[in-house]
Amino acid sequence: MNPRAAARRTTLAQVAARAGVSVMTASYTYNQPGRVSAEARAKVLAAAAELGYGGPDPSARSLRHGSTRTLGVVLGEHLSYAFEDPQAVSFLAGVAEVCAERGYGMTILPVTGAADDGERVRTAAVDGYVVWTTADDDPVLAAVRAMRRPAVVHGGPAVEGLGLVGIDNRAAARAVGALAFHGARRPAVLSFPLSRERATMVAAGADLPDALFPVTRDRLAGYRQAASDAGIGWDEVTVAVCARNAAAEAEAVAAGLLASPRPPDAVAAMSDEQAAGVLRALDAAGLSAPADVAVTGWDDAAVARELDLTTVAQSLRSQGAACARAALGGKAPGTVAEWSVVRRGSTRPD
Amino acid sequence: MNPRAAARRTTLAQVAARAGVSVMTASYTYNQPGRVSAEARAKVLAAAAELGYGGPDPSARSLRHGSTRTLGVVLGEHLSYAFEDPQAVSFLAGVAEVCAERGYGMTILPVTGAADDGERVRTAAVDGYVVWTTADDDPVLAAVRAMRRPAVVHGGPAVEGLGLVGIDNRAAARAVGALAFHGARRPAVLSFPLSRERATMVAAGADLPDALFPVTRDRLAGYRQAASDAGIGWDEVTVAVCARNAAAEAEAVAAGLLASPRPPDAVAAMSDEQAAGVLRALDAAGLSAPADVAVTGWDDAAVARELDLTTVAQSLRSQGAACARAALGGKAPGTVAEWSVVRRGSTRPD
DNA sequence: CTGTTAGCGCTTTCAT
DNA sequence: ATGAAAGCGCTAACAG
Repeated sequence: MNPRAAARRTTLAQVAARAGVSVMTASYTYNQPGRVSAEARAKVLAAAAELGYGGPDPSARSLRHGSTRTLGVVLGEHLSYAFEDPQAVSFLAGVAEVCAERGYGMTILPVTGAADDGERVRTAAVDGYVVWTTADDDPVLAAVRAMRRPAVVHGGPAVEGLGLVGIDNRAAARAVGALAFHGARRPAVLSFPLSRERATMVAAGADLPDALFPVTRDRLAGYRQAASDAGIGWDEVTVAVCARNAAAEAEAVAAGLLASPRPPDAVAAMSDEQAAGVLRALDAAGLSAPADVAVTGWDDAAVARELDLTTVAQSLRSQGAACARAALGGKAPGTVAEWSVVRRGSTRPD
Repeated sequence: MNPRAAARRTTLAQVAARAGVSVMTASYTYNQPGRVSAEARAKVLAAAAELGYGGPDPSARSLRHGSTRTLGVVLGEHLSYAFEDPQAVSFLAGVAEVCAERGYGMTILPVTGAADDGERVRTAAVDGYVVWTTADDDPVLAAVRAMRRPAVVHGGPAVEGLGLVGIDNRAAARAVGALAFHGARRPAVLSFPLSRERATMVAAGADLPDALFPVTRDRLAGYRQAASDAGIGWDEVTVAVCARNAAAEAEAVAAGLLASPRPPDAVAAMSDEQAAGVLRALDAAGLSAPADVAVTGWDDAAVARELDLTTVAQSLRSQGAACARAALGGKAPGTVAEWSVVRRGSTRPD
């Protein structure tokens, strides 16, 4: 065989010629075998085997048929971080489940945060889009909308013409915040990034710049409300913004807070991973929850059960599945997902 | 707008007509903007905006151009489990990184273990394939090979015509097994599944059916060798086969071993997650490592550092990247990846 | 700088 | 049951 193989792929026409039948008979052999005589089919398959024909070309088929049987997934700025974020991975599992069920491929679009992200969205051959939580100013949203195909955003932002799936983050934050801040005097919040720059910072809630990630914004608003409900002003709440959703970073940030002149006596985090990091920092400082510091997480992941964390339960996996179903079903509905607060031992009893 | 939108997508020809230019001028506007006068380009873009044209159709472009700029990833039988396996997720991160770098999409093929997996491989529009570790008898391998496109298998099996990337699992298992079994009398192995059925079982090594997953097979062979090196026969080594790579399952299995009439005094696992489960089972039984039971993991994940686990270090992420590079580069080389043993406190000192 | 021609590989009519 | 024609939407190649 020619070492510079795959020079030119075999075509259906070549197979048909070799089999001594028309192109259509060859095509039917692959797509509607029942319509072809056993004899003809055998000839076609034999010819295909001889020529090493791997079946009808998927691109040509897509062009003719008008659909790719593939769902596009946009994972936000830095693709590589998505696979390190357990929340994103759960979500992807849900999307993948629905795709597999229906025989759809799932294409992760190569978005990187660079200027050409739009072009990369435009050149992907997919029938619809699922967009993982992003910021209001993410240009990818416009690119997805311009494709005029069914598309669903998870978490936010809400975009005219695109579907939206997610929980009421503000209400959930207020509810879990009530447990976190109960009996506390110096509450703190461990936050996800405010914008795609993912700057880290520590500031009083009232001094914080506006968050461009709707999910972060809503949770902050809910925590603020919870503090207010507890008679504590937003200017008295310390908010520490982490760049990534990772236990190690949260641990370092929490250690900093604990070593500060005004250490918190309650920390409401935005993920169970973050909360796990806080617990480790407490441990390292010789403190414990909830006696010294109440701690809450978010998601009710396995780690929350192990660590006896009070947390917000939601299923990212089923939200991923809902997004996929909506994007594949051609609908673009606003779906409100379920959540609940799971009260465990990391917060103070009444 | 018509509520039954997306009835028929706008085409480049329509845009050209509306702009009063030829189709090629419109095409150049998108692909070689420098070749078009500013005036013509403006007319084309205006027409496109008016008609809501989202850019050249990706399928048509792929057909014409002969490449999809997309890499296919085959994740083994049950797609949904892949996202729950931290090893697979690291690997995917590596693949994704290379794809993003080069502007390639990454399509997860909707393989489920059902009979139509081959068809699903055949109908995906991709330029090459990366196949995550699978079993010798996985029919997906033949389907991938039949596509005659660059393809690389991770871990195994080795397939004629496909590339292979992975470490020398046998040598690594022998090396880490030496530490695990040092000074032990009743060693045990916590194994990955033997076949795609993923049956769980506990048996003496010598009574075990052959493993169809080459990675599992090689590691078992290495552990056997390590036992032999320590003067212990394979019939004296208990092998517990777990269905999934998860700490919870390993914990349950390990608890069973510890409660058996002949509890192990050393356990060599096939992942750090499994080893973490073993440590928890020890803890629950009031035992500790390495005094009562020596424990080793595999991968040197974050959890291995936290738990002071002796383990095999390898980078699944860079192996994923290597697979992607090979599959996209058109090469299909046999690449041997690096590994080393990291000795920590979970095994007995000399 | 712009346009004409041809055809990527396949499948949907519509015959026969 | 099989086949001929037409064209999905686009762009390389070559004029002009």
